[in-house]
Amino acid sequence: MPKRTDIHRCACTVLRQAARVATQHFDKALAASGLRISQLSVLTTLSYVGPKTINELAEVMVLDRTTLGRNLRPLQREGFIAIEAGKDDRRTKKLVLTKKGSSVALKAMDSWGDAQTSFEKAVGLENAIALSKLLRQVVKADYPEK
Amino acid sequence: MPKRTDIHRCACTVLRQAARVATQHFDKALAASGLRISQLSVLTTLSYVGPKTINELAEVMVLDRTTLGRNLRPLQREGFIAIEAGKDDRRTKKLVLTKKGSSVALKAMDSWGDAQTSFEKAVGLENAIALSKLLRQVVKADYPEK
DNA sequence: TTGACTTATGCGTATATGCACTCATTATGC
DNA sequence: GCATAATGAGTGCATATACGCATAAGTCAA
Repeated sequence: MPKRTDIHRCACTVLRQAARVATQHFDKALAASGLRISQLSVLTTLSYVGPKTINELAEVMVLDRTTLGRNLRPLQREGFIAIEAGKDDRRTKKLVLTKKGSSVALKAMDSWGDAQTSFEKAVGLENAIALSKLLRQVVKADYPEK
Repeated sequence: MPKRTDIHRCACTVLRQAARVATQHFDKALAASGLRISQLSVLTTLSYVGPKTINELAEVMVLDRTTLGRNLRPLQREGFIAIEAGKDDRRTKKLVLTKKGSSVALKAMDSWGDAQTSFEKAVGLENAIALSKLLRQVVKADYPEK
């Protein structure tokens, strides 16, 4: 079965495994806040970049726009974000962080800090720093179409 | 909003982003084979470790057992794996790679090799090697419960 | 102005992910 | 042997992910 090397060296599979492990670690730490890391990242990114359309925010977050669109649902339902119709362009929808959303995210950041610190402890601070750098390269790299 | 440092340095978020990017890269390369990287990893792991129960395979793959259970459905439907009742312990279900599954996986490995090579090219071979090593540490690390 | 093209978003479908709870079966203690 | 505990797997629920298609709205040229 193995060919080139075997799939245990698959960059993608180990990336997915690590993402699962990290997600569970962070989600557990965030549980009390009622937010998942995936949701907290939406709120904090929105806070950082300011009101944006779905397409714009999806681009920033390196996320498919249809995925982001659906991920917004729980956040809107809980009143953490508001979705306003675009003024100039009526096709667009402006995503705005509400006061409630800002407050919840701020509280969650305490737990996030704990999770980040314990992550850095678990894998080693130097390793965590090197890892983040490499991961940003993976995100930014160009993958030619065949 | 930002607290400790800001969430743009969140180890988990960048991990998830990179996993998404890599998954799309590999899934595109594998499209012709009809398999996704998530599915190919099940088949190759099963091929490597031999017949296993759901719990056992889930453990090896660092995947929740209920997730694996559901992920098996398409593979079973397509006849790539067979699920046999356990002989000794009737609670268990042995997962077996079929000839068809083995054949499909073997073909897909060509495309996987292309994807892996182009990934290594995109991020740099040295970086890819260092990254895999770090990711394995993330997977294996111990994350104490608070 | 109107027709053609582009763009922003939604929806249908399918898979991926994991928690809480349940059921069936096995193991254990007495 | 039997009551109880432990274990393997399934289900319900909710969220995450992205592709293809559809729709609405803006842009631009003739």
